Amino acid sequence: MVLQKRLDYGSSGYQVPAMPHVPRSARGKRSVRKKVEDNRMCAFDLLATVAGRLLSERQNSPTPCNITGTSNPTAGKDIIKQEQFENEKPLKAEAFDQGSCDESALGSEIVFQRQSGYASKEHPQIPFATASSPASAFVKSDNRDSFAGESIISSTRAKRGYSLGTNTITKKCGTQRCIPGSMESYEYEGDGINTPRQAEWRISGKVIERNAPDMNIPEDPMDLDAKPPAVVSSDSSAEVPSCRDRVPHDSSVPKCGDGVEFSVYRDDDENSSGCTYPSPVTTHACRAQRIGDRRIRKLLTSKYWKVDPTMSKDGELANTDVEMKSVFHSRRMPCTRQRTQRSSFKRRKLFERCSISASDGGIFRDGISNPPGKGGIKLEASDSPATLHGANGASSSTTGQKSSYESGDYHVKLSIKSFKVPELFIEIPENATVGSLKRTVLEAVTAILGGGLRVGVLLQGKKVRDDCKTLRQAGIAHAEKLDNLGFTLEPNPRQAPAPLTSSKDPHLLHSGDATEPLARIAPAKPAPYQGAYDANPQPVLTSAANCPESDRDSVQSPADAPSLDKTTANSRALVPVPQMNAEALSVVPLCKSRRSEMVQRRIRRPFSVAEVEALVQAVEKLGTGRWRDVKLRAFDNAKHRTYVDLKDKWKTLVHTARISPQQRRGEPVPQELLDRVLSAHAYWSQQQARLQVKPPPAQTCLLL
DNA sequence: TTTAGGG
DNA sequence: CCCTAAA
Repeated sequence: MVLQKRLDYGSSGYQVPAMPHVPRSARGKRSVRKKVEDNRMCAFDLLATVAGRLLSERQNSPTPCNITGTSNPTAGKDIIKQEQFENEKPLKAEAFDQGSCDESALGSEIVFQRQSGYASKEHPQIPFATASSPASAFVKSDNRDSFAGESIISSTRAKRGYSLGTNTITKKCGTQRCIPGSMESYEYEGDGINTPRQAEWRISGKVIERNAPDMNIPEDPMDLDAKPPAVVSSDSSAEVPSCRDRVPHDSSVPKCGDGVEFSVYRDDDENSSGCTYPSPVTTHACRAQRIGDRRIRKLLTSKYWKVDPTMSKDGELANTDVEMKSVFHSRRMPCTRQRTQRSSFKRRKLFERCSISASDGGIFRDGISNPPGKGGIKLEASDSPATLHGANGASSSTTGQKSSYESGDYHVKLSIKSFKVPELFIEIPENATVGSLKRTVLEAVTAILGGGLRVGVLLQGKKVRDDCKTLRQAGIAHAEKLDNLGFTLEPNPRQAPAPLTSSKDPHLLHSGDATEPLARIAPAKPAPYQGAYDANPQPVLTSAANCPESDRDSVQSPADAPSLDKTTANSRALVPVPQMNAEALSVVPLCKSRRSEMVQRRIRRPFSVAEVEALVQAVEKLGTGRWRDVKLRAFDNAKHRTYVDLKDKWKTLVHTARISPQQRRGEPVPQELLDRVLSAHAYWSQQQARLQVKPPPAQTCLLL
């Protein structure tokens, strides 16, 4: 239980990476939305963040090492929410972004492993029920002291009733911004580590054959299971001393790194509590989100999707990184209006064999960060199929920080062997092409990683390179072979995301074209990154947990929506899933799928008689043409009803009232109401006409 | 952001 | 419900 608790990053910190959908009508703050646009995430980010988090967790924990073990794969609670943070200093951000996310530097690999256990037992027909598989992380330290943490990257619902990141909340700590995991504090270490190495991600996936799953899945009971953590193991069980003990509490050091902003996407909508889905990553990833701000949508579509000429025809989309519109449901627009949830992770590259070190400043709790260079976390990936595993040398080290700093050996090394990503459900026609399969998988994966990757398909260990083959032709169509089906995540050299290519960063230029092959940059010292680091000498981040946590709490508000509304919202929360899922996943024609992902149509929510009544009443009072007022007056709590909706409804009501009852469809509206509609409509039309006609007559009179 | 209208 | 031009 302790494990569970400690691993429960839930809504507090890690957030699921940007999703390829942008919610519409989300009424988030502009600032938030803006952030959304810039969000990028890559495995690197996550790795680093997780590492930071783990360390942080460990330090906060009285029993740092008790994380070892295996956790229930379905423990959806252990969710790594993608941390969102953004650098307010453009230049710095740029550098950072470029440095870590450079396309060429990316080399993570995701291996999909067929795992049969998770979903099937409890919900054989509901594969999604197990959507969350563990993403465990191993933290291994050179110093014997180690700890391991496990978390789950999952898009499944958080236990606490959060929908993952439906909304964005920027949390500021005073004037300083916080970065969870203190990405910016990471620095590369020398010897053997300064070369970015592969960070390996393992995705356990199960290929579920045909038949769309029933999306109406109850919360996965398995979430409650307290299975031991699967992968987490540590090299040593030695307990690591809490870093904070060794870290000088310098009051001058801000709790949150300067210039670092930590934003967490979260649902700030009305308290609908449970608009979360147990759906798999894929579902989330592919489900379109809506955003209230159309500009965003436009921006997304045009700026990223449409503009992307580099997109390879086989679908190695670059787009993914772009608009990962989150799939999470917004509370405000209960389950139908989803908000953009882009990772605020700047899109960074995954490095092949990525080794990075992070300054310890980012991981100490209480927001106390150390000056750069004092310590670091080194992330290094290994080939072994473990989970994120790492050791914490620095933390455990009793060496004084000062000496460490000077000697430079005060490092925490995190070795991330693999990440497990929630189970992905993929449904794809037998005659679909391998390329489309790749794209489908990619879309799901991209949702997690933030893009910049392409997916490779392995069949019985061999790469299937021909994207034009059908699955049948490739031999992927048969169940028995599915066991041997694997997917890999590869850097996608073909295209660097627009944001990345724009290089104002000298480092980047120095390194070469961002679109260049990995080899060019990977081996080199991550200059961009370094640059970013340099640019931000101030202590960075820290209380990754604190900020979000508090934020979360503060944001939660009691339900104020009418029960009716809530009920419908909740009950419908799950409705869209199946469609979306199917739609998003059965991507054969790329364009089509993309479109569907992008512009997700809101779920249809017929007006109830009660709503109609309220509408009629309001209109009778306010008249037509004042839809905003009508909205405020009668539907203020119905977040999913926009004034446009009300206007539309009125329009249809008028129409309905004019047609014969036989022609009417849907829930019958009492004739009495319809009569009122007609009379009100007539009245206000007349009023409107009067107002319009009045002036002219007056003028004519004058003229005459 | 709202309104108004066509789709 | 969506999309948009206009205001």
